[in-house]
Amino acid sequence: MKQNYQVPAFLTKLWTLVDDSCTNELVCWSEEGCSFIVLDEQRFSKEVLPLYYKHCNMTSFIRQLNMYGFHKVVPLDSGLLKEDGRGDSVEFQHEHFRKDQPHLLTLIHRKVSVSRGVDDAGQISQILVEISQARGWQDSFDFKLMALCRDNESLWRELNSLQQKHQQQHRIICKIMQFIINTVGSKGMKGLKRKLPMIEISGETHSVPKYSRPSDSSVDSNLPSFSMPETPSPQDIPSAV
Amino acid sequence: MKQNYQVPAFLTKLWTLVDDSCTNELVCWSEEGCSFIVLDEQRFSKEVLPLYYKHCNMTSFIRQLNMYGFHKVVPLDSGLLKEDGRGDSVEFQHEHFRKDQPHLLTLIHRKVSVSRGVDDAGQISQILVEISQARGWQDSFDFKLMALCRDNESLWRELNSLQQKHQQQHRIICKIMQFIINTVGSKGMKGLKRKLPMIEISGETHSVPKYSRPSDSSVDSNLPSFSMPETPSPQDIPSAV
DNA sequence: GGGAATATTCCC
DNA sequence: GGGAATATTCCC
Repeated sequence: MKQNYQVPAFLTKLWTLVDDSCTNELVCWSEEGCSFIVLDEQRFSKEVLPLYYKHCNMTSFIRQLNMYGFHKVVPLDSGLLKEDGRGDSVEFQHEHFRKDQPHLLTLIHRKVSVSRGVDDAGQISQILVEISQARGWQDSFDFKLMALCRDNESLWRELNSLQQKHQQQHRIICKIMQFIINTVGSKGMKGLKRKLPMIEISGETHSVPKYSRPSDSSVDSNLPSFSMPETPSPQDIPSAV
Repeated sequence: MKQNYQVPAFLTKLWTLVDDSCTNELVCWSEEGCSFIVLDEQRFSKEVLPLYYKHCNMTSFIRQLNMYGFHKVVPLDSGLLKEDGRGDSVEFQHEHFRKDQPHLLTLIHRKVSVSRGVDDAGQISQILVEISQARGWQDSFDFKLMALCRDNESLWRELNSLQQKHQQQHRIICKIMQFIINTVGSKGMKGLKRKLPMIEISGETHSVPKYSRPSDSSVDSNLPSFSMPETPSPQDIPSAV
């Protein structure tokens, strides 16, 4: 038995068996035609089901109903014993399962197992895309970081070189001072002698730079503390007017 | 019909139907008992299959055989017309499907759809592992980057400080020069005057630092070019002994 | 021979 | 009511 459209066999068979007036005492439409009622589960499962499906189990039938989104209709007087002889009946309903409107069956869709199936493939491929993107960012990041490291490396070298030049210059200034004090001062320049002592001359205490780069301790931020000898301010030198 | 062990219904039914001597003219064991032969596909599918399964299609039967890892036995004289009346026969074999040894059935396992199910879980968990690793790398990266940034910051500060000290030193040297030339030179120190000209005196041309921090041009490695005024070496200065 | 959708069973 | 394994169908 084949179905014409995209409607699964279960649905067309269901509509057919509910609509079949020959089995109305076992299964039928509700009064409004918006649901169907199985009047006698026992006889229905043994006599009707095997005519349409490959089994005669009410549970398997209900499993399929749930797979297609049908719901059991809970009567208002549930829990009470019925007196109309329909105590064994169950009613099922689906928005698009209607008497006289079999074309609505195309709107009923079987549930796909949510955790697997089509959904997974999409999710996984999306995750893979995102991971690959992240790896790209990481790489460009790596590149920038390495560039920054090289930059820093050069900066430290320049700073070190400058530092040494500064030390040297300081020593020279000290020697000049010494020279002026010793040579010029001894020739009788009293005024100059008074003004120079505040210039620090002990340049040799700085011959070993207090600052040297930490021996490549990766990228820690233990910065060496500079303590450059203070050079006298220009005001300490006699104006050369 | 229930199976006792963990053996799927398909396998126990298969072994039973092959072993059943009542249907030997339609299906039977091979001579060695290591495979089974369907002698008449047409009659087998219509008469035997529905006795055990919910269908009478040879293709569905073969689909299940494949799902359990059975393989068609290709006879050596395949392609030739048979004369023993077995032209319609097919033979299937599985390592653990043997006559007189139904206990081996427990070793036969149904294939799980490779692209889904168990496999997916593995892929997903591997992806999660990779993501977690990446996050770890990123974190250590972040840490290093921040350290480097602090390091760099300090470098700039030190460099700036050194620069200022250098400027100041330079101004002092200029003043000393001026002082020597104006004061000492006018008092007749000819010898000194001859040795000093190589020292640059135009200190004011350096009042605006040639070097200044590039305005946060991210992380490029365009290092600023230092051009400090060269200071004369100590040998150029008369010893102050 | 096997992928994938639907169907049936089993189990929580 | 629904997850998951197995079974059946459909299709390549």
